[in-house]
Amino acid sequence: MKSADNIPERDFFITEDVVGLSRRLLGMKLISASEKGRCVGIITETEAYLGETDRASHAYGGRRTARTEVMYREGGVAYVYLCYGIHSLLNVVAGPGNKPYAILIRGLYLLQGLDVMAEKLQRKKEIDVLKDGIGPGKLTKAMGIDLSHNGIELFRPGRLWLEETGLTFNGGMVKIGPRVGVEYAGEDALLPYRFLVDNKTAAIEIKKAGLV
DNA sequence: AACAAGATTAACT
DNA sequence: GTTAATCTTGTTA
Repeated sequence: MKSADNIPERDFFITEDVVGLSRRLLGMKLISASEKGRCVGIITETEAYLGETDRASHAYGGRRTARTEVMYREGGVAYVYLCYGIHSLLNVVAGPGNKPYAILIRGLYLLQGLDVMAEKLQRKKEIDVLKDGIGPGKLTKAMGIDLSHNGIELFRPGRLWLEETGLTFNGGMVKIGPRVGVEYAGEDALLPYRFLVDNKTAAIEIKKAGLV
């Protein structure tokens, strides 16, 4: 169908409203392209990380190292890092630059490239679109995203990018709560920066929107 | 130079 | 419910 028309402007990511942007990422397409083929997922779970003032952020207190450097760029690039030595976690960098805002992608509804994903996940049978896109480490594996994707610009086609779908989840479908796995962050661990749409609900809406 | 911890997951008991 | 897998990073426990 369309090509560049559906890709958000860079301005979309250059905002101070990281929490709002996290909410708006729900329903957008995440697309990865490789020699194996193209993989597409609809974003169904995100978490906002508010940079220097957020105890849960890697850039808390203004920490600026080789790893966190990409977070200080203008919004719209990918921040991928290795967690527990095993999992590559994908974030969308946000903000006007010099502010290390990031949004962790925690869940997708897997839409296209299921055969490629099955291979990446080392499964013998078909993958489960309702489950295999859930979890920040699992979805990157399915989509073939690793540390080499760090810094990629997500507002134009390449190896990894985002596209608008026109799909929006209404308020009742989006669960909001505290972030996962950040108990060490004290009071910041309680902040309602996590946005989640149940994949079963997402599947219904995605069909309604004619994206299947 | 060495080490403890981590925005996790799958496979156990 | 518990634990192993696995390795980069930031700190020096």
